[in-house]
Amino acid sequence: MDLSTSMRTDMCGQLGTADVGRTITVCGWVDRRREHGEHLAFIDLRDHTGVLQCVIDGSRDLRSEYVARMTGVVRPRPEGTVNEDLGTGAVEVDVETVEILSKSEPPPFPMDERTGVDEIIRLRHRYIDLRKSRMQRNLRTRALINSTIRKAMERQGFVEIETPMLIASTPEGARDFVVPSRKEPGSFYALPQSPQLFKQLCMVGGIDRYYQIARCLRDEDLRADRQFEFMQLDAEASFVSQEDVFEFISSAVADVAEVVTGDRPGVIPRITWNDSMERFGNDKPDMRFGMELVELTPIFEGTEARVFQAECIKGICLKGGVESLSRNQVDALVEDCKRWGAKGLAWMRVADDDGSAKLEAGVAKFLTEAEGTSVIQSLGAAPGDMVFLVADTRRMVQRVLGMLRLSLGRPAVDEGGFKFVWVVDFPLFEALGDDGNPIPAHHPFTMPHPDDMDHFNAGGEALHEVRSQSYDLVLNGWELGSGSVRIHRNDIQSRIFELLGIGKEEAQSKFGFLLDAFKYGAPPHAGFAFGIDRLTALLVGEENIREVIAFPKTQSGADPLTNAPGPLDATQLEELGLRVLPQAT
RNA sequence: GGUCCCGUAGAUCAGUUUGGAGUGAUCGCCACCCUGUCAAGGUGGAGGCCGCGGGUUCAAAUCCCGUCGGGACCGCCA
Repeated sequence: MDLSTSMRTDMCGQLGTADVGRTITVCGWVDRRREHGEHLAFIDLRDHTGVLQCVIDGSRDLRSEYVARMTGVVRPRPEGTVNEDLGTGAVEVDVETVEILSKSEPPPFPMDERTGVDEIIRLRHRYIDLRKSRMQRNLRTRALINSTIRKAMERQGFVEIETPMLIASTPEGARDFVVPSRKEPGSFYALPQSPQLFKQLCMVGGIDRYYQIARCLRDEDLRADRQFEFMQLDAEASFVSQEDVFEFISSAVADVAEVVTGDRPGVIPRITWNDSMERFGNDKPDMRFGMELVELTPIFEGTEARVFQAECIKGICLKGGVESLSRNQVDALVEDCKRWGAKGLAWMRVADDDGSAKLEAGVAKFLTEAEGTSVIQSLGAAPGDMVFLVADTRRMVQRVLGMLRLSLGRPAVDEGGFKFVWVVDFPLFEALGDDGNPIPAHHPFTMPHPDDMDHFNAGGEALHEVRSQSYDLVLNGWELGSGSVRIHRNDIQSRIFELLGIGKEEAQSKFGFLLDAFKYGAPPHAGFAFGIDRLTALLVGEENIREVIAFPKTQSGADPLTNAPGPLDATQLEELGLRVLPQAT
């Protein structure tokens, strides 16, 4: 692309032997200078395209990060001085004029890409950090992903609609960020956790296929994969089934993966929520590696061993674990499992017993020979392996072994390729809440599975059996996003509210505008949303979404660059009708 | 709300386990030298509230308590 301007003819990183003889002007930052006395200096000038060696005859006060404009003739480097490691390493510029556009203090951290720098220092001076190739690559890849998503959605007939940032607070879900109203003191707007309700209104409004690359805000604790504010591809379509949604989203995601990695993923496999819980111990399976949870409950039916008298027993096998795990590490794993809620972690080594595998150490002495043999066979264990068993409630076994599997086997973020998977058939209700009412696993507008309507109508215990038409997209163990077929029928919606213990009045006050809209001809509709920060981070091999966000916040929710959040002055508070309580000590 | 890890020069780290003389190294920075370097090289120099506060001790970067900041995770994130 031609990026020339009135100030420059070329970009530093784009010059090569084809340009030899041309008089060019480049602008950029001084990456490094190498001075050889009064009559020779090498200045590496950097812009976002790369670095160019500029040769100056005479001394100039050009220091690190000075902004300079240099004009000169491109020439081949003298024989034996070509730098193979540099894109522009075959040429250099014989500088005729140098203009210092801006001076710089020495940067607060090395611009050198080899040394890691404490993140708080990078964030405090993010404007400098952004000059480095890592952030340039990450942000430019992110931009490419956004534009690829837009093309994919528009190709499929989706219309970009912008929904408001200042909305009414809806009490469901995450904690809202709120904004005080000046014109109505004592009242507040909420910032959207997602455009969920608006996109459904768009369906009632005949938009047919809506999408938006939307900013969403949730006031919950931050993590490596969570910020207060994040971007989602948000989409919704009318007269569609779950299958149609899979088509739309898979197509967009495949385009993105292809444009970033060069490889187009095949058809994205599916796993039911139940299988995922049983085999991987969570609802966001990392499919890059095996070490699946193996059902061992039948082996221990009627066992004498007290530790294995439990509702559920599962195990995992760590290949070569005898070699790779020290006794201290094993003890630490046991402690981890207890912290995760298990009563304990049973482990055993698989030894070679005259050519056949045999369990020893750990809890092996509590097992009968038949039990031991069955465990080995079920887990496919071989001598040298380490096996881990957890006995507890089914839920706890899944949870603990699922986490143990990840801590033992999870590959680094940039290893193991990109394994997308659809998780389908989530339960409609997660569990019973403290008030005895079921808790929705998704949101209360999720359509029950058509095959489970009998259970749904029956109520009571049968409700646990009801699946929903909701689905998640998972990549390498990260939840990228989720979606569902929505309820568009008043009778089903009323029934849901009734089951959730939400009365007519409450429903009206919380979601009245949506329920009202549904009275006026709501098409069947379904949708999805996936997180762009997460997708980008994984595709560029970053284990932290802060690395793909220009100006992120720290884990405590602060911005070290602008010092947000900060107090308001008295006048502002007055105008908003707010008073701040003294901090409790 | 909880668990764990980290905090020493502008940067990256050692030193902390087992308290003991003056906290070192590398990079960067400043000055000078140097005409083919590219992580240039050479000589010299500056630069430290060992995060902060308290305690133990004859003596604390080191041990203890608290606190602040950063990170990973659990809870939370319909």
